[in-house]
Amino acid sequence: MNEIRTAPNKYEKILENNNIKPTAMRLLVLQFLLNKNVATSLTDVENYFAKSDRTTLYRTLKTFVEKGISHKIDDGTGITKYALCEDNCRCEIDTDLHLHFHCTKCSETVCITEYKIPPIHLPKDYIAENVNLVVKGICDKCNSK
Amino acid sequence: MNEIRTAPNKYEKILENNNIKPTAMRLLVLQFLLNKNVATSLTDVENYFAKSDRTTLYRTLKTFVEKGISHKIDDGTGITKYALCEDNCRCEIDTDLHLHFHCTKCSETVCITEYKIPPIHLPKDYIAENVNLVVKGICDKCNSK
DNA sequence: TGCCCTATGCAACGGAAGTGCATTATTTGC
DNA sequence: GCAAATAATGCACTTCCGTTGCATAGGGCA
Repeated sequence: MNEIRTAPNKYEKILENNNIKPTAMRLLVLQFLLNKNVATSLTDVENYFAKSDRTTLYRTLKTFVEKGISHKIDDGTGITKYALCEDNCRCEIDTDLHLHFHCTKCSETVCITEYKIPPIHLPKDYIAENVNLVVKGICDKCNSK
Repeated sequence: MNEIRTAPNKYEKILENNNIKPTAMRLLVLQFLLNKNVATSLTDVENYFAKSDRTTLYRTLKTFVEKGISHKIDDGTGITKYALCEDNCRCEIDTDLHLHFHCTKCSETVCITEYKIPPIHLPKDYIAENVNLVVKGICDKCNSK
């Protein structure tokens, strides 16, 4: 497509593989999310990139979710968080959905990807399309302090 | 306490048993919640009691939660819902917490009290205090239409 | 009756998500 | 290389919901 350009770096590749045009802002946000290992709110991103506009960041995160490299997290705080998906995640029920842990002490939300959500039993005629499991409590870091 | 008064009806008893002064508004809201078998938002209550004030209803629901006859539900829609607890519910993890089902078709949220939340495995040093499990999909009513 | 405490009603605030639109940057076709 | 088209960005503004402050009304109790 653009052989003339410099070879895309790691971050550009991630975006391009998911049909996201790698603009400067998107690359920075992607990098920021990759470096953070906790779920990140729009406000978090906004504070980090003080110079940039909230709407742009909002739409950047939205694009990431729509294109499937990130997922939205509702951790019950009322503030939407975002976290990058694991490789090969298709955000599908029974295979990809993991639980989220919100620490009431440090207020951080993390993805617990090691443990998938156990199979949910539903009454007759109910069809599950999506599952959100949030555990609140004390995280390992705060617990060991 | 007040032998002179008319014997308290079913609704008054519920409130008095939980140290809630049975005012007219509270009795009406309680009755409304009892009749609805789906989780109810403040706006729902507000629309039903068109004459009453939003704040009063808000605080009524808040009181119900604080006194333990109702629980707050975060079903991921961003709108807080309320539902009356089952009898003897102490809202405790591993015994009382049930899952909530949000139907994407009729937009209603129901408590699935028949199925408790399965035991959650957490990595080392994590302490669970609260669990919120929301399943989204198609409910039985919408599915059979 | 008068006091006190609680419940209620009105108004306003605040945070966060989301939208409309003009501007700037980047492709694409010629 | 230039102009048109398309996409991304930035600013302003709106909306929605939860929440709080404060003044008023009501009900129990001395």
